[in-house]
Amino acid sequence: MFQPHSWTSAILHLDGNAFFASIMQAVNPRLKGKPVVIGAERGIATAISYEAKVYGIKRGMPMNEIKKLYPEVIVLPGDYELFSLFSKKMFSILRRFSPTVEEYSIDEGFADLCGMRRPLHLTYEQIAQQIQSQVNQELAIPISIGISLTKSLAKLASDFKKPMGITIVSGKNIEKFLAKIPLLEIWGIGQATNRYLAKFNIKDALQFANLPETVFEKGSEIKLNKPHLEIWTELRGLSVYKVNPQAKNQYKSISKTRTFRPATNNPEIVWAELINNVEEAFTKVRRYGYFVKKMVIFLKTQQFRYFSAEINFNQKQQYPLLFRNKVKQTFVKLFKPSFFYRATGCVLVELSENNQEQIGLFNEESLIQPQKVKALYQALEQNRKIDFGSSLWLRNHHHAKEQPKSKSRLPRFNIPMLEI
DNA sequence: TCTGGGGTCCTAGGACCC
DNA sequence: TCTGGGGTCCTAGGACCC
Repeated sequence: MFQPHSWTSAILHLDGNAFFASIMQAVNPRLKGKPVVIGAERGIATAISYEAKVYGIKRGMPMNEIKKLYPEVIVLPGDYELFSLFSKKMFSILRRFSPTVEEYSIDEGFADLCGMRRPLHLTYEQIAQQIQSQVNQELAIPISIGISLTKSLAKLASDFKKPMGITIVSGKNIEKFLAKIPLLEIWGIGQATNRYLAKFNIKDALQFANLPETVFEKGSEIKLNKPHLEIWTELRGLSVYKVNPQAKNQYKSISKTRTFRPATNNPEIVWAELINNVEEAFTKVRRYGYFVKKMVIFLKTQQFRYFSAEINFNQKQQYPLLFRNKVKQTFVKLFKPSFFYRATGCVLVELSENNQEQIGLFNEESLIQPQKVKALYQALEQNRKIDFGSSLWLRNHHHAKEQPKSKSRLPRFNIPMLEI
């Protein structure tokens, strides 16, 4: 018996069931009751309606496979502005019941319900019922809700019954509840930990929560880390993760990667792919008004091996044309013709917002006039027909040659869709 | 599973220093 | 050099999430 027996804290987790697919069905009556899969524009399934889940279609499944195996399934591209609108509305309904709401992602969130029963004149169960029915009436989408003492427990609870489930786990029911939960379902426990703990015969959430605290000490036979300790504490009904109502508007990193087929050892293709990713990552950088101090570029081989290198800038950067040669040199060192590559990418880190534009005198940057480059990029962003050399090359050769019939290829330098 | 894309956080171990 | 015992900082890579 490790858990509190009263509501020392009360956290609600809300989950939009098959969110994107449900929204498409809500706005298009002809899709109701039909198997719908969203993600046509990405080539993989990002949301699967309950009718389509019956077929065994899982998140991340390639679209062409889905179309081949289940021709009756309706495959649609995502309408992210619409999804975003539904998300906003969903969270505004949640805020009718608590001022402390965390928008964890576009389709799920937490609310701190502590102290809300009295002012609302409602039990926790009634609060959940009202949220669910209001979302259902106003948005015509299903949601499931979990309420418990901690975020981790609430998330497990909302997952317990879907779609349109309500699961309340009070302190005295925690053990009974955890006994039904496989280890892998716990938020923060993935394949690696699941496999590792299976060796010690720990297979469900209750067994994990019942481990003695000594397993988190140094010399313990079972080696667990800090996040595991936090999860363990949360499962025992002691809140570690607080509901964070602050809107997240800052990035710590911005990345861009793209897989191409077939894999190739042609340096020109790989380079064109890489520099195109860099350009697109920096487009996002400029959109958010960031400056970049450091960049990691990587090449991914056919065998899923990564080769990466770091590029540190003397000045904070916003425009790739200013350091293109540096990237090229790093790429040349990284590229080995003996490997076939399937993807390239870049990760931009050490982002800042303050602008201290200083132009060095003796570096690559000074050879090109920064003001002109800036103007060029601004023109580019207004007129998407202008393009740079390598990206042009990519369009004219790579795709034309290797994907001759790809009809719905999106034009480069479109404004990217809202990301989730 | 013939395996996408964009993020965050943590840690082991190397580099360097006293 | 048949090398002690710390401390701090940094990076690569793993693990996990949606």
